[in-house]
Amino acid sequence: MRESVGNAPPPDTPTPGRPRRFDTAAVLESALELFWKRGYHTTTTRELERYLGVNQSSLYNVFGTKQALLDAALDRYETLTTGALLGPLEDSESGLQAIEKFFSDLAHWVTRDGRRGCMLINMMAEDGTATESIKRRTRDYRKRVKLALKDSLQRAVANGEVAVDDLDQRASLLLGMVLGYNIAARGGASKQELQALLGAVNAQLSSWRCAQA
Amino acid sequence: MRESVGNAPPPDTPTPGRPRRFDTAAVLESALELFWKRGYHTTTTRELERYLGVNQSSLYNVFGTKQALLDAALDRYETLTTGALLGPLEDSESGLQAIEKFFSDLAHWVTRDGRRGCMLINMMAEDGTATESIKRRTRDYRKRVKLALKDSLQRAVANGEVAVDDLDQRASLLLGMVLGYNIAARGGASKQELQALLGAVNAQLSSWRCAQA
DNA sequence: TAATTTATAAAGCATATGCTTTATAATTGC
DNA sequence: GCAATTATAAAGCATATGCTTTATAAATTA
Repeated sequence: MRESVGNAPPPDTPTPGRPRRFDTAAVLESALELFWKRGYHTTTTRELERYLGVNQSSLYNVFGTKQALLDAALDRYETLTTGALLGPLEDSESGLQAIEKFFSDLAHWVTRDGRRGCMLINMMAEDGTATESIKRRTRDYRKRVKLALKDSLQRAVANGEVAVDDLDQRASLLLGMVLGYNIAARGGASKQELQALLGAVNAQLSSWRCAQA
Repeated sequence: MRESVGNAPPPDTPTPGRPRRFDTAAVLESALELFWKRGYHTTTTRELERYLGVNQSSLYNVFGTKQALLDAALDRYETLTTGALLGPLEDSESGLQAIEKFFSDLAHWVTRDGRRGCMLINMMAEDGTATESIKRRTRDYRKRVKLALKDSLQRAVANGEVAVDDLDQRASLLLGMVLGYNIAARGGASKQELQALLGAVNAQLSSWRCAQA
C-alpha cells in the first residue's frame, strides 16, 4: 500500500477495481497542514477524517497507520522546506546575504497562517515519546541547517565579506537562533518578540561584516 | 480544596476526620517530575496514580483537576527555577560572569536525569492547545529571562566589562539561545551538539568583553 | 460510645482513541 | 453480462481517558 502513495493522477494503464475518489497528494498536503498546526498526538484520526474529507478506512488503506501518515507528511514537509528555505540557502552563491535571506524567509515560513513554527522543530519538542524515525529526522535537520549556515559563512569568508576563523561556533550560534525563533513562534510570542529575535540575528550578522565589504 | 495545597505537615490544631496519608508537597514534587519528563498531555491520570502512589480520587480531592495539578506543579517549578537559575542571575552583582554562570547552570538544569529541557519552555511547544494560563506563564517567563539578561548586561557595562549600546538586541540574542538550547536538549541532541551551542554562547560573551577587563 | 468529618480504594461512567470489519459500490478484463 | 478487483461508508472493537461515585476506614468532638 505504501508504495502507491503519491500516485494521485491515475496511471496510463488503468488499474482494475473501483477507482480512488480522492487525490492522494492533495490529501497528504492537508494531513501535513493539520499535523503542522496541531501537532501529532493532538491530531486524532477522526479529525483527519473530517478535515481531509476521507473515510478512516480509506486513509488506512492508503497510508497504513497514523504514524505512517505522519512519516509521509514529513517527507512532503522536507520537500517543501527544502524548496522554500534550505534549498535557496544551500544553493546560493552569496554568503551573508544568503543567511539574511534565510532568516527572513524563516520568519515568514514560521508565522504564516496563524503561527505554526517549523514542523520538524515542533517535533523535537512535542513530547518525550518520539519515534526513532522522528529522532533521526530531527537530528539530521539540525545537522543540515547548521552545515548550510556554516557553508554560507565559508562563502562569506571567501568573498571577503567577513573575516573570522571560528566558523563552526558562529554556525552553532545561528542554529541556536533558528531553534529559538521557532519555539518562540510556536509558543505564541508576539510580533514584537519575534521581531526582536530577528533583529538580534541581523545585528549579529552585520557585526561580522567587514568594513570594506 | 485548592487552598489546602501544600499543607504537607499537619497543622498544630489537628483537623477532624481521617488524616491524609500522603505528603502533599512530596506528591506535588513527583507530579512535577512526571509532567516535566513526559509533558502534560502524554501524562495520564493513571500514570500519576501509579507514579505518585496516590489514588486518583485522593488526587482529585486535593488538587481538583489534572490542569489544576499542572498549575500547582508549575508554581512549584517557578520556585525551583528561580532558586536554581533565575534568582542567582537576577541577584548577582556581577555582569558577564553572572551570565556565564547562568548558561552553565542552565546546561545542568536542562540535561539532568536524562535530558528533560526547561519545563516552561517545553510548555511553549507541547502543542497548539495551550491554556490561557499556560500562555501567560510562558510569555512572562520569556520576558523575565530577557530582562534578567539585559540587566546583567547593564551591570557589565556599568562595571566596564563591556562597552556596547544595543543592550536590548544582545539580550534578545541570548534569550534566543536559551530557547534554542532547551529545544535541542528536549529533542535529544547529543552532548556534542549541546556543547557546541553552549560554546557558541560563551564565545559570544567573550567577544563582548573589553580587552582591558 | 455516638455522631461527625475527612480520606481512601475500587469500581464505574461517558466519551474518545487508533484501527478493523462488514457490506456494498464502482471499475476492470473477459 | 460475469467474475475479479479495489474503494468506500458505516458500524464495530478493544482499550484508554479524565473524572465521579460508592462503600468503608480512620480520625475528630462530645
